[in-house]
Amino acid sequence: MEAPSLSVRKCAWTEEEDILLKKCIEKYGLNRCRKSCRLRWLNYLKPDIKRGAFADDEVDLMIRLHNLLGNRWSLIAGRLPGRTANNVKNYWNTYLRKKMVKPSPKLNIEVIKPRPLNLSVPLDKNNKNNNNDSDHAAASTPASNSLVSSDSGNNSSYDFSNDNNEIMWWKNMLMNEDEPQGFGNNINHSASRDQFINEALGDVRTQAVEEDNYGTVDELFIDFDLWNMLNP
DNA sequence: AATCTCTTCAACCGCCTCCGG
DNA sequence: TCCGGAGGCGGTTGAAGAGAT
Repeated sequence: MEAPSLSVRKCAWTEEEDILLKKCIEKYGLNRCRKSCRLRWLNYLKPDIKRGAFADDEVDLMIRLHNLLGNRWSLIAGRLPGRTANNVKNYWNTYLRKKMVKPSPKLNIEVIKPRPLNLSVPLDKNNKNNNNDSDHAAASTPASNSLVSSDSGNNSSYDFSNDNNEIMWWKNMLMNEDEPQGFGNNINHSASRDQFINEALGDVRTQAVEEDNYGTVDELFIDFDLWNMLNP
């Protein structure tokens, strides 16, 4: 998710806001549906949107991310500051798609598939009996300091009140080799995990908590795979 | 100058997930 | 548990402009 540049309310609309919206539409005669308004704002009007040609490093990163993620434009755009998913998608379809050749089989890249936002079981036991569906399990951000199970009637949670617990959580997440299809198994093991984990934990513990940059484990693994690419 | 073809990119569409009632 | 509204996403379309003939 992109970090909003303005302070934006995300909760339900209040009566005052409804009135304000009505007034705006009455005053300016805006005849657009909510989706259209949203799209226009997100793709065009938002003040932090970067316009103009993509720089070489942006293109390079886009290609790497696309190798990694496939057509997950919003995730790719999230790594390209100021660029929108539509932007990235259009650029890819017009400039890059035709240029791209099949990736070298040596790379052995696997696309990270979408995952649900919440873990389905508590982490200390997730790795053996989890993941019934085809998607990867994922975690809520540790910034929340707890992981709540989405199992009905079983709201167990993982205790992050202690820093070491949080570190162990991430280590379990990243290092478990037995986990059937999520976490550690969809990533390239060519690099030193320990090194990555130590660095990533630093990032997670500072950025996730303070800036909420790692909204999902997905994003952490993207960084891990990028890190692998850059540290062969 | 007129017409055709190609390229670009904003906007639309349909689908999925989440959430609250 | 079900349902409807809202948010978000990727795929696709089509208008407008640029370039070629």
